[in-house]
Amino acid sequence: MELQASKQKFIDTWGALGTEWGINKSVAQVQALLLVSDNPLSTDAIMETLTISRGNANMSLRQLLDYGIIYKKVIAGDRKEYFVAEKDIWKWALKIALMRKQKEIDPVLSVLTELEAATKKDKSAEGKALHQTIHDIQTFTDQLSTLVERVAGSTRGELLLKLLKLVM
Amino acid sequence: MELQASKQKFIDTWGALGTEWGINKSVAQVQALLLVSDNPLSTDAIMETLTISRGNANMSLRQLLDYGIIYKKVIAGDRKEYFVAEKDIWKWALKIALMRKQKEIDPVLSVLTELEAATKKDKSAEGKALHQTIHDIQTFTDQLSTLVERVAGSTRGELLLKLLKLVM
DNA sequence: TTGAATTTTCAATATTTTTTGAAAATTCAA
DNA sequence: TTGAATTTTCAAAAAATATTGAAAATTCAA
Repeated sequence: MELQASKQKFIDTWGALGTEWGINKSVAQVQALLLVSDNPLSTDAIMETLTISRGNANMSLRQLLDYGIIYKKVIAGDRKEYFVAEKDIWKWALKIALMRKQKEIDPVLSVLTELEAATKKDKSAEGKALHQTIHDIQTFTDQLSTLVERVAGSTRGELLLKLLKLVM
Repeated sequence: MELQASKQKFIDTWGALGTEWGINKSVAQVQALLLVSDNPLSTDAIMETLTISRGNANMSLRQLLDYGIIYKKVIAGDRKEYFVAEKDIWKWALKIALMRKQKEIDPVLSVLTELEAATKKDKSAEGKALHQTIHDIQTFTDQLSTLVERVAGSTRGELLLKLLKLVM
């Protein structure tokens, strides 16, 4: 396979995966493109390669910058902004995990904790059963949240790797 | 808070979380409703409580049955089908993880493995860099896939719990 | 400063996904 | 068998999400 064809296939695959996990296709594709580019790319280059609009390219880049998984790169004597991807997969995967935990899991955890408390007092059979169910889900979610936090906080991914080996 | 209000809040929260992670809102809400119900529910009861159509209720229930996280329950002398949720969160969370791994991660892994091989031969600097990037992502994804497989395969969730304690 | 280059915003449009609901298929008690 | 009850299917409609592109805002070299 041609080098460019491999890159394209990677970009497409990555975009499709992102879509299935609630990540915008363009965002995933822009990250993929930067991952397989050895030099920094301008917004125009990204627009052209992925055939997406300026607005889309701009918003996707901002989001990836917010996630902290791509960086701006200044090129001397050029006014344009250039972008490079964080290539260390441990770094960026953990950043995404941490970000999604904070934005999506933690608010749910807060509701679960509230419901856990609110259902504690009801002594009817129905109330007890509901409390048990919510308690279990709250506990599980809390453990998952803690796991992500601790792993993401550790330098590099050695910890999870260690865990992986433990399971294997 | 009223018991019914707590249930409703749980259902809504669960539906919103599902949406963010690529799980259909109705599917997530049907699971949530069954989780907080102490008795089996018929399709009609689900339609009425969630105010969704018969088609939607039916398709959501089929999907949850496919996932193996809800069960059919026969009630003597009643022709209707009734449904109950698997309440053990470890059981159903691991089933979902395993199912999504198989449906979404494994196909990507197969493409990554193919690209890893296809980029091996190119000895240009660009080719080497691309191969390294794809190799890293392939390895990472493979490890993640293996982790899910092993944890899901273990009886209950003691393993991950053990891992969690290791990190804490 | 000025104004050309560049980036950002966001209303309008397009696309994708979800949901509906009624018809068709299936099931099963009588 | 029969036919009423129940489930399934799926084309059409609605809703949600993503994308465009041009105008507005910003930046910065001269």
